[in-house]
Amino acid sequence: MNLKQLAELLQLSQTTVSRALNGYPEVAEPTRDRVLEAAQRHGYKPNSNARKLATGRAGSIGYVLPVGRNVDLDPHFVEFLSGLGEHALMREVDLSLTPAPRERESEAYRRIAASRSVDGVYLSSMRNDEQRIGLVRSLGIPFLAHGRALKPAEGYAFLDIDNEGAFHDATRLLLQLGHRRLAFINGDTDFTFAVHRLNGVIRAMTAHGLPFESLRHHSAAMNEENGYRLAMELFRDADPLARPTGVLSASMFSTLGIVRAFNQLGLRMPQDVSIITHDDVFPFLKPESFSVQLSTTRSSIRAAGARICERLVNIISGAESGPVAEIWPVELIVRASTGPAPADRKAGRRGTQEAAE
Amino acid sequence: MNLKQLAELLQLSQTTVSRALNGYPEVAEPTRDRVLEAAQRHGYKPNSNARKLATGRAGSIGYVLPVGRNVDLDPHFVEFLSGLGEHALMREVDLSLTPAPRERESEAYRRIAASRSVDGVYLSSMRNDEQRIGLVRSLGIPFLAHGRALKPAEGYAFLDIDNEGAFHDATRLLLQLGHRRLAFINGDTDFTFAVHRLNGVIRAMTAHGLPFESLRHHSAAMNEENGYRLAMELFRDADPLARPTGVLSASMFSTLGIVRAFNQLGLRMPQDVSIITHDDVFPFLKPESFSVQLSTTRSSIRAAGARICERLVNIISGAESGPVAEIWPVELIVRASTGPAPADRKAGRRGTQEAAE
DNA sequence: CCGGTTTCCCAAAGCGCTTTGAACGAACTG
DNA sequence: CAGTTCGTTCAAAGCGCTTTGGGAAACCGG
Repeated sequence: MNLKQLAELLQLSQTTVSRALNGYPEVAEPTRDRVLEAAQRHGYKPNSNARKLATGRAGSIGYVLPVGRNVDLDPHFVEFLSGLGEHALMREVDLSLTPAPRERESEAYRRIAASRSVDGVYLSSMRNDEQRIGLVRSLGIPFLAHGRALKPAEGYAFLDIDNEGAFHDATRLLLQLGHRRLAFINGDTDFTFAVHRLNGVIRAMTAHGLPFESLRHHSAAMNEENGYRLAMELFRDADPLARPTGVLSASMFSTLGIVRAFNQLGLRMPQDVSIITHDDVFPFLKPESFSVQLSTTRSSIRAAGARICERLVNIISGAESGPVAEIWPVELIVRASTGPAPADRKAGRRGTQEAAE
Repeated sequence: MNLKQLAELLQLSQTTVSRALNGYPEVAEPTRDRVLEAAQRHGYKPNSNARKLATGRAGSIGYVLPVGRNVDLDPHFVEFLSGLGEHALMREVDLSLTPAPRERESEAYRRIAASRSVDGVYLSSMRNDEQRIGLVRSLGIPFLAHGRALKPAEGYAFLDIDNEGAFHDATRLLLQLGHRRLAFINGDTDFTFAVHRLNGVIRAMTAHGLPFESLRHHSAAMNEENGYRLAMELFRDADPLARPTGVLSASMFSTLGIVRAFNQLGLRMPQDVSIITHDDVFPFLKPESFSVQLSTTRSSIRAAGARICERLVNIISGAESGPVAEIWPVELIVRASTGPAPADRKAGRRGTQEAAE
């Protein structure tokens, strides 16, 4: 059943039927009702390809999906996608994923642009040496970034969370609790979010008069394995008086490994070491589900996905214009994994200091 | 730059240019080279919507993405998608996700069919009361199922792993190690994979003369939380002589929670309890990453994704026809979490029995 | 040298939709 | 009542591609 047949059936022109269906005002109500009813009854659905060709609109938003041996589509992405999907449904837009390895990324965007298969794209996992913003802009594809490049001066629309503020606040809390030897098991600092987080940590330390050189900072992909490995490196053979007492972790997955290392080494939270983790709010892995409930900085990546879809649709339709920067605050939630820094019992000067407290 | 312009530029007809580009034989080699070169140089890419309209082919495969408050797009799906994406890239097809809540699922398939926006769909997470196979077949959409319905008689193409065999083998191993009190923390038995797994467990038990009523079976979504909760239920207040000594777990996520419960309750693996987990091969959560390395049944869900894409493309192109059933064997890999059943020291009759061994 | 193939290319007809521009009563206005 | 406006409908022209059905040259064997 196509438009022509439906029009014939109704003894109307294709024009009128099309307009009735698409809600144009210049069609009489009784006519519209007749058309709608007939379309419903015969299960007429416009051919999306024909519509796309005629309108030039694609009715879908695109994403270049990183694939390849070393790129793991991680759980963060799923959660994000899930939020995006929820909103996409409401707006009746589809998601089109174009898989591409990193080295052929720009080719993928060019293909998307040239073939006009989507109305807009979202960019995520912003890197320090981000090329895509310039690229998609020059290709004329409407876009919205999740996260932001290092230089915010460029003027493009984005949604980001306040990574810098979150880790500043978390660090400040550890410092207020008396921790002086801090470690930060960060994500890959090729990505800007990790850089922002590091900046937050450093800002808090500086404000407390702590040299940032004293921070034990490690940057690696956020997973169980790396969390375990790095925690072992930091704590296994360390002098109890020199090892960190406060740990910041960039992800629940890293923390999974960190906690495993702590268990193995017999380190207790929060007596021996405090930890604050960033929580992206995974429904399948919650901070309350750890043997010692985790203190976290929390921001739902799923909510971000929904919001991004909403804004991207607006950008495409022209309802949003201009380089709107949206930065979400992050909550710091204190649970059981943070506590006062342990007293350095064997230390002389420090010991007296603490006795005075 | 469109076909018309390119043709004009080359002083050729659109027909010839189109044919040259699409590799039809009836165009002279020198002409083809000229066309190819010009297309390359001017960055010509055919408009995908126009092509789709003209050919009736969509160049993409579809998936109805479950969304909604209670549906968590889980990590299994991401891994699967990742594999699918890898292969999709090679074949230059896109993935089109249509988000839909469960109650509007069939509507989504109808929309897909009517709008002709994809060439084929894959179905996953097969349920016991699976409706989709009949639906998509009646809609005339080529499809491939990941997993299978309960009654295999229906005759449709699918790819599945040997869930029944995997859990049979795992159970048999536990029985051979002397375990008699078994627990199975299964996935949601609304899904057929969980039913198949249960069948495997029961078959092994029956073969060993064990009544399947003695199995402590629990069915729930596979995540950390449920794993923890169910393990606590099973072990917290249980008489050490009555509690299970062998546990089967349907997913690494469940096991994450189970292990947490064990730690909390002071149960050691494998001295107090043995566990075998199904491993879908997540790059971010490995059985080797547990404090006690996990024995697993292993099958890469990512590889399945790639294979499904490959087959679906073949089905669409007509290279594969007929209801091909492909069932992958599953490896049983023994690591440190399995060992002989603990001796029931305090038991009288049993004690003598075991002394005789 | 001529009828019949081959080889290479073209004009034009769609694919199913949207949208422009015009037509035609009916309803207003002065 | 002529002139204008409004409301409703339609025919036809695209959107950019593929594909059908030729047709003109070049090639072939007899």
